[in-house]
Amino acid sequence: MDTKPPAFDVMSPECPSRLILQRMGDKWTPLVFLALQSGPRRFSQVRSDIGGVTPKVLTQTLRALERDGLLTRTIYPEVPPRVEYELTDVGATLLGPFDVIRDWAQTHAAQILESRDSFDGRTEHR
Amino acid sequence: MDTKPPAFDVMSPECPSRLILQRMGDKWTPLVFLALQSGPRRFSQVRSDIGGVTPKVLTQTLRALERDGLLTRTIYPEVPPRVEYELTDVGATLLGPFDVIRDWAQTHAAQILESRDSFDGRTEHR
DNA sequence: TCATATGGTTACCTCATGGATACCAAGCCG
DNA sequence: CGGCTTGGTATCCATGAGGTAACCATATGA
Repeated sequence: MDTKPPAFDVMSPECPSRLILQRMGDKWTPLVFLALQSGPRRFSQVRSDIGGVTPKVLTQTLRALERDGLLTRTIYPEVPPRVEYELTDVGATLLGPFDVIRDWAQTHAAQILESRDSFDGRTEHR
Repeated sequence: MDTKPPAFDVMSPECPSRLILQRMGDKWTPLVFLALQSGPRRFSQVRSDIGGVTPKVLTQTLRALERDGLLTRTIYPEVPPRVEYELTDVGATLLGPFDVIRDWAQTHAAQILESRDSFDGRTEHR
């Protein structure tokens, strides 16, 4: 059995949608996508775009996204070296889902924050 | 359109969209939503729907979602006690974004898995 | 009296992850 | 020679997420 197309078992930890969700939910992934959405950027550009990310963690994030084919890493063998990261076509299609989340958040953020305050108030004197 | 609400600073760790993404990317949140999408369920029902989740972690997940106003927790003071969880209206609106992710995953899962295999092959002999 | 059922809580442990810091390689240039 | 650049690694450590197992409160009913 080589391919078992759709019909995901969403209850399984193997389900691709879980994989995607966890990628998107990663602390730095959305910021990398944001930094790259307008075109290729160099490592240190992305790093300063984002701010607060250590090189190790940024490398980890970029490698994971490269591995999944969501961005490309191009080394220009110059001196000093230049490395550019760029969203692939597949990676770019994830910008849509990101927008959906952003829209949802924009619409409901106030309710959620209010709910948190209210909940904390209620649970203090339990 | 007429209102330009907060205009989120997406680069900030405080940005609500980050908060939402991390909720959705949580290991058990999607499964809880799936379990509750057709109506209220009891604690032990959700637990066995999901499978593999320990009561502690399920409680943590449910509390976090309750705190954010995405679901309600109703205690029926019977003996033995009965507790039902149900998506709120706000919570139900998140099913849409979840579908978007699921659709994206369904469309691109094969490419991603293939990219992973290929990448692993290439990096083995570095 | 004691088991049973529900819906948890609590203490404890482990291991992966994130982060801070320091360091490196290559080559040009002064 | 030695310093400058970029794009990372190497190393260590603290944190915390998540899991295991034990326990609890309550009332019913055998």
